[in-house]
Amino acid sequence: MEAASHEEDTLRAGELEVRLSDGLVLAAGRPLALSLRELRLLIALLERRDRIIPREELYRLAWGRPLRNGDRSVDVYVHKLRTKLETALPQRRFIHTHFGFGYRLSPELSHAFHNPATGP
Amino acid sequence: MEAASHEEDTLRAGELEVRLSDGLVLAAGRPLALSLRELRLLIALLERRDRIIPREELYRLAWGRPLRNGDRSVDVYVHKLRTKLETALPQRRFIHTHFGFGYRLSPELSHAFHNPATGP
DNA sequence: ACCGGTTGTTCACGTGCTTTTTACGAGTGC
DNA sequence: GCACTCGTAAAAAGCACGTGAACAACCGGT
Repeated sequence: MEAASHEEDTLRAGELEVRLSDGLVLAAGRPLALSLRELRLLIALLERRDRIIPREELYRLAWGRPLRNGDRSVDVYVHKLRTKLETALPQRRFIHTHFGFGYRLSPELSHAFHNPATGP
Repeated sequence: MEAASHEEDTLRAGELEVRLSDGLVLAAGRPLALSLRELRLLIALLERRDRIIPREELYRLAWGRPLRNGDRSVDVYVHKLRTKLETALPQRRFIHTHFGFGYRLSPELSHAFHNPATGP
């Protein structure tokens, strides 16, 4: 039951993969360059995937201190993460906003890929 | 024998599911985006499912203050909830009107899916 | 120590969503 | 028919979120 190499400390979602031991992030097999804050935020989201996480909790987990009133850092870094994830894996939407509640990470398919010919 | 994760703080009705812990709403497994008021109204209805709830009580539960005379907010938000629920789960009718008394939530099957050819 | 590039923080503005309120028409029961 | 209740759309105001950019702090290499 220990045949796997480093599977135990690896978080996955869709074709996204994060090795906690060395902090390596793979998107469909390719390395994805993230900054420290981006990585810690992504890990916080992955460890609670499919659940809504309030900003206060995300900030505590990724920054290690309580969120101050009016601080928008989480929004800014969610945006940075989204940009990189969308560039690396355009077919997925990972981070979902729950208005008034917080964010949720789930590897859902982008409902793009509509037929653009018969637009409105 | 209590291996389940967070089943205890989850309200269900038909294929509808509300996790009280994080406020996530699932309709047939898919996340359903609700606003804060919509969620609190839905929870109030679910906690008294199959019973008729007067507007005054629904307002107190979802808004946290007494209903003022002439306020139609409950009706407006019941309509918003109905719209979203019907979009997500067309085969069910959840919120039922009891004229002069209030609303009741029960996951009944829509007797739609009639043959539309022989309409009245 | 200097320089260039990267990262983290904060601010500002626009946009869209939420909530409240009003209005009017349709439905219901007497 | 009449009075009341409910469904629904929409205007108006407020607020949360998305986003770009400026600035400072940090870091490695020379």
